[in-house]
Amino acid sequence: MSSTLNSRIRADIEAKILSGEWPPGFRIPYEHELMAQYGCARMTVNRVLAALANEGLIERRRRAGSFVARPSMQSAVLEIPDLPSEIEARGEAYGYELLSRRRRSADRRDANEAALPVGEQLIHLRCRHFANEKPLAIEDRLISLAAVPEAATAPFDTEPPGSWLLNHVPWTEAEHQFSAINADQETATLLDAGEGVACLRIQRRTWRSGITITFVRQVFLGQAYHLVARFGPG
Amino acid sequence: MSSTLNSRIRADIEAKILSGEWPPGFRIPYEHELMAQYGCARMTVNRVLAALANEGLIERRRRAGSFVARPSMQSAVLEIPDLPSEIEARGEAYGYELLSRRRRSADRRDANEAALPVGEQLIHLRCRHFANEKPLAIEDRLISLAAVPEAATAPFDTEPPGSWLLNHVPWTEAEHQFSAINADQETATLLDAGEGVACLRIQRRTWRSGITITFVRQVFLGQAYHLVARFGPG
DNA sequence: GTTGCAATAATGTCTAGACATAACAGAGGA
DNA sequence: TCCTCTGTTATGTCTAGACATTATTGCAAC
Repeated sequence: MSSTLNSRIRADIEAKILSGEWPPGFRIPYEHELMAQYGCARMTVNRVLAALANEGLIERRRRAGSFVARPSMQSAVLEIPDLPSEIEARGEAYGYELLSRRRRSADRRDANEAALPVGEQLIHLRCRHFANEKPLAIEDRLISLAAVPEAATAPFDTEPPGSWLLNHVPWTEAEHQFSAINADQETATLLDAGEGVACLRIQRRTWRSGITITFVRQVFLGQAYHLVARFGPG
Repeated sequence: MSSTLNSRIRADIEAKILSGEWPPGFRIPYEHELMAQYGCARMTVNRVLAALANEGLIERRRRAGSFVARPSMQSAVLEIPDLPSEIEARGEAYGYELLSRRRRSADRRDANEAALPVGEQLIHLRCRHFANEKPLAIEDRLISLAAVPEAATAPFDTEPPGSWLLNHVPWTEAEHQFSAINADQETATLLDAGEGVACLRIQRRTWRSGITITFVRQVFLGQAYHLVARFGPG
C-alpha cells in the first residue's frame, strides 16, 4: 500500500474503470481537472495517464481528452519459465539427458521452420527432460553458430541448452507457436507413453536484431504439462 | 521515427543492451551522467529509466544504480483474439452454433475449476465455432449471474458469448491454461474428427476485482489451430 | 572482530512553470 | 456550398529545481 500521490491517483482511476463507473468510451477528466482535484502539478497526473495509456487501459487524443479503452482481452502475458526451475518450483526432481548432438548446415526445411538461411552452420541437439525420473518432454534444438559461436564447444551433456543460452545470449525476441499432436511411435517411446497420446507441442524461434539465434521444438505429454498465462491490469 | 529526446535516449540504451555491449548485470550510467551526456534535465532520463525498469529491461537499486536485467525469457505476450475476428482475418467464413443453454447453480466441480462459489447462479452454454463450414472448436462456458445479471436475458443463439461479454463487461483479469487432450467420442463427433485425435484445450477464467465473471473451456482441433505468441522489447 | 551510528550517494517523487503539437471549431472568403 | 485560415484547447515534451527515501560505506565505539 504505497501511498505516493502518483499511486493514489492511479488507483482511483483504475477503480473507477474496473467497477464500471467509467465504462469503455467514457471521457475521463482532463489533466487540468484532475490537477485541481488532487491539488498537484500537471506533470503528476500526466505521468499517471501516460502510464495507463501505455498499458492500454485508456486512450488519449489531443484536443479531445482521454477515454477509457474498450477491453480488448486480446493479449495475455504468458509465463514460460526455464524448465529446470519450473519443475523444481513444483517440488519435483529435474532430470536431463542429451540424446544426440550433431553439427550440420541448415537445409530447406530448417529455413522454412526456423528462418535460418540455407547452408548456415548449426548445432542440432536432441534431448529429454524428466520430472521425478519420468520423461516430461522431448526437445529438438537448433542453434546458429553464426549467432552463437561459443555453442560449438559448449558442454550440453549436463546442462540443458535452454538454460545455457539463457546465460550466454544477451537479449532476445521470440515467437512461440502452440499446437496439439498425436505422438508418433518414436515420440511415444521416448516419452514412455502410448502411441497416439495427445501431446502439447511448443515451437519457439528466438532472434536478436533480425538474426535467428535458436529454434526449439518441445513436445510435452499433454496431461502432464499445463501452461499458464495471466492477463490484467495490475 | 519520432525524434523526441526521450525516445532517442531510450533507443540508445536499448541498442546497447540488445547488441550485448551492455551485458546482463552491467551497471548503466547514473542518471547524473546521462543527464550530462545528453545535456538535459534529470527528469527526462528518469522517465526513460523508469519506463525501462517497468518493462523489465533494467533493474534499479537505490544508492547502487541501474543494471541491465538478466534476460528472463519467462514471459511472452500472447495474442488471443476474439475467435470471429481471427477467423475472418484469415479470410475464412466464421460460423457459430449454440448447442445448449442451461441455467443452474455452481457445484463443487465448478468451484474447483472456475473458482465460482458453490451454489452461485450461473448460465452454462455449450457451443461450436466453425471456420469455412468446418467445425473448429467446441466451447463450454459458465457465466456468473451475480457478476453479469444481463447474461440471463442475452441472446446467445446468434452471437458467441465471448464477443457478447467483450462488449458488455468493463474490465477484466484473466488466467489461461493450455493443455493437449485426446478427443473422446463426443468431442470427436462434434469436431467431425476421429476419436483420439489430439486437441488443444484452452481454459480461461476471467474475473474483476476478485469476482469470477466467466469460465470457458475451448477444445480445438490440434492440427487446425495454432496459437502464436511473441515476445521482445519493441 | 563485531556492532552501531552517521555521512553519502543514488534513485523516487513532486512542483510550477514553459513551449510544441495536433485536432477541432468557427469565421470568413471563393 | 465548400474551402481555407486562424484561434482555441488538451495533450506531449521538457526544464531546473526541491525534498524524500534508502542502501551502502566507512568510521567509531564496544
